[in-house]
Amino acid sequence: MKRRGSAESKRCILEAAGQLFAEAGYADTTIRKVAARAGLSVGTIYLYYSNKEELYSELFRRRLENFSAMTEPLRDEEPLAAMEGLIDSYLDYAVKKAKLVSMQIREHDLEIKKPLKKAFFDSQKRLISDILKKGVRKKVFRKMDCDATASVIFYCLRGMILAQLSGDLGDDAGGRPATRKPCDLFLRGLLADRQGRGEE
Amino acid sequence: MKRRGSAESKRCILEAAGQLFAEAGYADTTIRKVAARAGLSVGTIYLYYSNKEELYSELFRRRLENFSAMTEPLRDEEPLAAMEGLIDSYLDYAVKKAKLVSMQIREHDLEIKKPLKKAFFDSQKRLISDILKKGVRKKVFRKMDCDATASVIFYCLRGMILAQLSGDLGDDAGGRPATRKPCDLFLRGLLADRQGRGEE
DNA sequence: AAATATACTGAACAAGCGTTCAGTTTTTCT
DNA sequence: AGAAAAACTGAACGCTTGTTCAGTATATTT
Repeated sequence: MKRRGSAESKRCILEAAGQLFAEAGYADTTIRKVAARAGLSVGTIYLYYSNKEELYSELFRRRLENFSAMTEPLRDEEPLAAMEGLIDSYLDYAVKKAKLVSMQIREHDLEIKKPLKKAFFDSQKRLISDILKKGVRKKVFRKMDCDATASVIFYCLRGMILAQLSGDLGDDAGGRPATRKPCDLFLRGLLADRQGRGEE
Repeated sequence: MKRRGSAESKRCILEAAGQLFAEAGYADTTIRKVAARAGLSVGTIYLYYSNKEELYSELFRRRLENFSAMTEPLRDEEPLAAMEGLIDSYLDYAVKKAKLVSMQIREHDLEIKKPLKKAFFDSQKRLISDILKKGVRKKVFRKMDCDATASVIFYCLRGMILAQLSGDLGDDAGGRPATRKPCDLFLRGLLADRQGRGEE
């Protein structure tokens, strides 16, 4: 029986692979398992993806695009709100896609991903830098080297993802990470002088 | 010829394994390769370590102990200098042991490591928290939730290690990471109000 | 209805892995 | 010197993996 067309099959494979990579990581996700979950045979996988790496790359590419599309709109918000939104985006992502993120970290230096990753990193840092520049212009943030600071913030956010993964932050009632408050550390460091944040 | 005694052999194995794990990661480091580099046969490895995991655990444990021993003395320095010293320690470590750190990240969720890692994390966070508390007491730092902030700083530092690994920070003339300056972001966020840092 | 194209199958292959163990060599002890 | 202990060897075992390919089954076209 030829149930699915080729497009539909590709989709099924991608979905099954996505789940498995997220659950078990790159090494422990076998083509056999992907085939089983997709309801297809091993050989069929190779009709659509020439090897395991290519399958993984395709998934990875889509994931990065998705995330970028999510954060890009922050550009148009007020600088402080934009920074807060960014922190939330990163932490939310870590909470919701814990297993997946965990695998991305595990495979952080897979050669295949390098170019994709670089492009993603650059675009995120540009976003942060733009937010910072806007903040400096509006005198909400102090004067600074925006590009360098954007780099630092970006990697700190990645660090916070590690924290969330380690289950080290806990979350408050709403299931939201309880880290937002301590993250004021960044914001405080950014703000123009003599302008204490309201709370605390 | 029975050249080495059992103690010396153990040492050779550990050294060879350490190099290989650092170069190739957990999965791609095979017992056969370890044996070859140590100048011993496969079977001998199993005389001293009951399996690959145990060998890895032993190495990992030592590494964490080493690092802790390096940072612990910062306790006795002035809070601000201590924080700066901590940042330097983390970045230096990332520079000098790039391959190793890269592997540690890759294997970040190996089950074996979990308990060791937790103990290490806790001790590092306690160190940071103690530095912060001292700073608050001396009124160098603003009032804050020291434990929570310590957590955030710890994970940000880990993020900075990721940055250094990505070759994303570059280094200035002396080979030292050029990130120290942007890292003032933290420090600025910590400092008591109306006390701008001297530089800039 | 026959022929062609499309979608799929799964046993078989080659390679690599961690681990074992019967056996050998060297050292130490009596 | 002989016996016992300690250090070491490496072929062999069982298993898993990514990948291939000679076939089979379903659709589509003529």
